[in-house]
Amino acid sequence: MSIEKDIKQTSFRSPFHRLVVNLMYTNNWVCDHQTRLLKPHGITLQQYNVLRILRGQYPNPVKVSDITERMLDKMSNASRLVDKLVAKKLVDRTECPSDRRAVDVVITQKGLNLLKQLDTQQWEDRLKTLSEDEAVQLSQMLDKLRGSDE
Amino acid sequence: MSIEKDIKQTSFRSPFHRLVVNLMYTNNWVCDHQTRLLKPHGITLQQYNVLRILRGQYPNPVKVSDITERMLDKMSNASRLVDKLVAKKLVDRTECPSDRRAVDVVITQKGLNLLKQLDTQQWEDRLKTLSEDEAVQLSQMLDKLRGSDE
DNA sequence: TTACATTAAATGTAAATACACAAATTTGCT
DNA sequence: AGCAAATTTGTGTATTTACATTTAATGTAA
Repeated sequence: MSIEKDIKQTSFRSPFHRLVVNLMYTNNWVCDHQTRLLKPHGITLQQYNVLRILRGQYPNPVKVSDITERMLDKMSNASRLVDKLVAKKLVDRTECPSDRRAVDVVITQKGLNLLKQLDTQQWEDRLKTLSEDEAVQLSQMLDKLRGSDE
Repeated sequence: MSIEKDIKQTSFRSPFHRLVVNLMYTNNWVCDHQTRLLKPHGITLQQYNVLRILRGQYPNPVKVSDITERMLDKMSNASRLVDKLVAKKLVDRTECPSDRRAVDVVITQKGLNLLKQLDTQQWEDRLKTLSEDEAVQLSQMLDKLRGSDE
């Protein structure tokens, strides 16, 4: 049953059709959980993801174009997204010395603290219906699905 | 490598973290493909999904509230989404006889024709990097991830 | 150096979305 | 019946998104 039950559909045309629907449904399930956790902290899921990209490179700066590239859901406008984070003082934006077209973005201490706080929320525990091995395996199958498993 | 390569991230905190990122990334990969296929036909992914819900019940009507329930990404406003489909004459909207608060929505012949046309595009072939068995297995693991595998 | 293409970021805009709320109808309770 | 609560859809509004365009800086080649 599972999805069939959740979305009250009884049949799919093929296992591939069911998989696509399931993928969207599950993604949404995860995003909902995350969004709900982030809301009290005043940031959106996309902003959260940007902050994590910046933390990954800290203390090195990341250019707006790099952020766009690395975003999971490539959004049309990293510029305005960074605006919001600057306004919240979660990141600093400075002109890149070596290329004045570019903009260096760095996460602030306040931003790092926020992430730290969110880390401890351990929302990923909700995924512990899977064993660690299963998580690895599922991830690998997603890679294979996209044809980038080599 | 795979996602690590795609989003230029070299490490994840845990298999669960990697899984969540992979899920979002893969979902986006799929949505992009679909959106690109639908665009020439003048409908969005959400509209497409609504049409398929309606086809699943055809020729029975579906209420707006049912659509909201069954949507993969529950949107805040099925009402306006149906508006768009009515404007394109892909669905009919009539007042429900037994409950005048409710609205019955039915897909039109034009809508059915459009879906038929899209069916033949077989975009799901792009997922054929997986065998049918693997698609079944992957789908089951997604069910388990959400804890609705019983 | 000048001309022209390319790149990076920002902006204008129309459309879509989230969220709160309003209006109409039905349901349930006494 | 009468009235409060719940249900269903629609609307108002601020935010976000997609997409095209603009501005500024850099690269390249004559």
